[in-house]
Amino acid sequence: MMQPVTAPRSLKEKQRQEREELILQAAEEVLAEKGYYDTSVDEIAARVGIAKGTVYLHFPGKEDLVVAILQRNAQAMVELVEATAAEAHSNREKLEAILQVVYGGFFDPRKRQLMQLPYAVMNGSELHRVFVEKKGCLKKEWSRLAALIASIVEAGKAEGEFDKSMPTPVMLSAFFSLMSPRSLEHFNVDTRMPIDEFVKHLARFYFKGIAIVQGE
Amino acid sequence: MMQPVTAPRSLKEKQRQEREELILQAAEEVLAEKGYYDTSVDEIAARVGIAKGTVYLHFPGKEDLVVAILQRNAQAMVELVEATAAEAHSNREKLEAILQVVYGGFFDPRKRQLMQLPYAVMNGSELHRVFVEKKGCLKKEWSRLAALIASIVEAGKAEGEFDKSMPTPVMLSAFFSLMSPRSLEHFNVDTRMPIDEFVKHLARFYFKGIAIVQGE
Amino acid sequence: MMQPVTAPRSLKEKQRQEREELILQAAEEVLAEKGYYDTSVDEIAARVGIAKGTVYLHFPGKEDLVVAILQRNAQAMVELVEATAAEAHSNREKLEAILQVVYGGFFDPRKRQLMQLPYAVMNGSELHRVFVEKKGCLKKEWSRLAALIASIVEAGKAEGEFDKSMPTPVMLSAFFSLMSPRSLEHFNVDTRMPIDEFVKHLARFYFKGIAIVQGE
Amino acid sequence: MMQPVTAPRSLKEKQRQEREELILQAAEEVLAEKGYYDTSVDEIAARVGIAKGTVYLHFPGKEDLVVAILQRNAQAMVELVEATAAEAHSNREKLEAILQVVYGGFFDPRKRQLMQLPYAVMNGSELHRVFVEKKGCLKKEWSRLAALIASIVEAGKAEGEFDKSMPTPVMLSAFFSLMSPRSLEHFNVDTRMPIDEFVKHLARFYFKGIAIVQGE
DNA sequence: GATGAATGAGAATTCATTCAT
DNA sequence: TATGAATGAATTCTCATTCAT
Repeated sequence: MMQPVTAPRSLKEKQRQEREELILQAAEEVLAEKGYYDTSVDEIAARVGIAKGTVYLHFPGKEDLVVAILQRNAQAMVELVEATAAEAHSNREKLEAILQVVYGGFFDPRKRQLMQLPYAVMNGSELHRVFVEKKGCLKKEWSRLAALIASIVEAGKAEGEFDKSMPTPVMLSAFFSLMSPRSLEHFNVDTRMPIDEFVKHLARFYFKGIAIVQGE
Repeated sequence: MMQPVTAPRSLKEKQRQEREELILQAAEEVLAEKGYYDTSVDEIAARVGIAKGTVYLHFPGKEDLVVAILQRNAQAMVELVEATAAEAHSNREKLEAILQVVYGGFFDPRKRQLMQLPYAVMNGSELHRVFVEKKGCLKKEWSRLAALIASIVEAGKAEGEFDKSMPTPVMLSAFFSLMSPRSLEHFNVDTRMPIDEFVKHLARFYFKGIAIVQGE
Repeated sequence: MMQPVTAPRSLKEKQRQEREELILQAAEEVLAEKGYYDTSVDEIAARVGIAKGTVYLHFPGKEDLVVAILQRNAQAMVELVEATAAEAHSNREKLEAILQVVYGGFFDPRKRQLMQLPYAVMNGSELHRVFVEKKGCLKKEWSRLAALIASIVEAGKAEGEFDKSMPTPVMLSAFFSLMSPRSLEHFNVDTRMPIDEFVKHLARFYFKGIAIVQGE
Repeated sequence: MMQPVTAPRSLKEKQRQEREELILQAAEEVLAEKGYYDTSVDEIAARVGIAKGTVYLHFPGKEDLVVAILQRNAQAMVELVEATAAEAHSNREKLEAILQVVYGGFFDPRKRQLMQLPYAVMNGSELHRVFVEKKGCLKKEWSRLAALIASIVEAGKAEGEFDKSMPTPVMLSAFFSLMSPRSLEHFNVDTRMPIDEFVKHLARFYFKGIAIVQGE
């Protein structure tokens, strides 16, 4: 008796979510290609093959649509990082694995948006203003990420692996800085070093940097 | 005898440059407050107290005006960094001084735009697209900066100060990453560690990272 | 069965075309009153009673809107002339009928724009520059018109009706010159001769001019 | 006593007129190249090598500057036509000579503007509106021209040379129509008949057209 | 007088959002 | 529910004209 009522509902609901998914994907695509300010709601709708108005049935506005993408991607990224950390054993291995997964994501076309977009928004100024400052976007995800890194770092310190004299925020900040591969784009042009190798070096650099120094 | 001829000219020219300076400053201000896409030529003019059309007497368009600001700031930043490096003695001191001046600039209201804008454009995606990719902006300045850092790093390697087994691009990339203090904004909120101290830690971290390891 | 699918479509399409027609008419009206350069898209929209943006849903820009009017009018004019020629019997009658229909059109308020605009664009210098030279407008229509007149003239020559010693381009050029009644506006002011009568005279003049002269 | 006062004055006045002449020439040049609406006061001044403001010391506005050119050219054209007519003997010769001088002027680079501009303004719609309708420009000159032609035509009639049964306004209108060589531009492209020859044909055509017909 | 910097009204065009169908 | 035509505020840029120097 209830099923004939709920079934169509959940069918509709399912279709609705599929549609929403398509919109999110198309929006992500255009966003990646043209950037936020050159992305028009018109084009997103056209790519999905629906009418512009339909987009507004799913999202109150252009900003909210992007917020949804942002949040989704950021969440997925954080979860990926958390899972990565969970699989590794030592604290050092955790951090190195995180670096690997983050850098790998940047250069894997299928994950590019997933990893790139949250960083672009957090580090750029145009989008930061609109989405982080104005709408408080990504705050939660970024905190979660920071908490994860912090916990690893502190565990490393507690276990005598990392340098206790270096404040955790510094280690955190350094790690976050290294996690964003914009600079790599500039400098790796000529070397063409494989990402893996680059990250190996970076990890070694980082751990030497935070390692305990004998006699200090 | 010549002065009556040159004087009026240089007077006009001086006034022209003063006006241009005012426009640049106002534009920089609005830019900092609202971002590129929410900055209108109208508002810039209003802030200087001149008519819209006057802005176009100095710059062919909105983009060009921003390019001018960008180039000026980037150049000033690079020169500041170069001067800073020139004053320091050892390679390590050079790099540490650079970090200090860059971070200092970020949190000194008078220098904020000077240091922040070039980074925002280089690291953000929205402005990068328009100004770096489309207009080739900042390429020269960024190369100069990279060349400076690279030369210091390589000198350090040659002098047996830095780890030869770590590729220069990696050191470079790491240094550039650390130079951009976006992440600090996120993590230093609670600690409120003085910038100086933070940079000290960061520098120590960096040098430990790139230092030669006994027996390696 | 198909109608529920096609009907809404053709309904929308019909409304769309009606709207477009209204825009074209309003634009034609303003154009006639104020000329191209004093016609603003704003005013066209206001006259139709729609928003400015709506005009751009139908035409990519002001120029294109005018091109559409131009082409439509020119085409209609050429077709009217062709139909007129087709109905007449002798070559002389064809040409006289053309003169009649063209002059008649100029002074019939309902056809005024239809006939006047193409001439204004072809003969004036300001619009010629923009629409004929730059956009290649009206070329086709004008050629068709010229071809028609040329064929009549040559038929007349072949049938021993018109003077073979007078080059067709001269006859053509003379006919086109006479077809444009700008000059009539200046000289008929005082006489107030009826158009019909005027054209009768003009036709007689033209045919005497191109007639075969005995003994020549 | 008066001369020291008047001499400098007339010197100044002379310089002033020379300058004005330069402005008029430059304006004419730009006008011919770009058309009225694409001609800016800026460019005229630049071509003369003076400041924009100086143009306004000579002419109250852009329109008035063009009016001056128009009037000057029209006057010169009418005078040229009058002189041409005065030199010829028969009425027929007068009219043929006029056609020759007008067509010749159109294709003589040095006289092109002189002859072309007044026609462009009288026959085009954009400039007609502004200069003839709004400012009453060229009315006097055009009347003078019409009067001249009319007097020749009527003399021809009186002398039994031209067809009395054809109203003078018709002959006038036909003559004016033939005087404007726009159409020639379209149709003489392929033939490349020399202007002289073309005009010969045209004149023959015209005179046959207005000639007295035996028995009529 | 001559200058040319400054003005500001005005034009074309875009696009997020709404809403009648 | 989906549509997409309509909206209109906002933006960039132009240029004839003015006026302080």
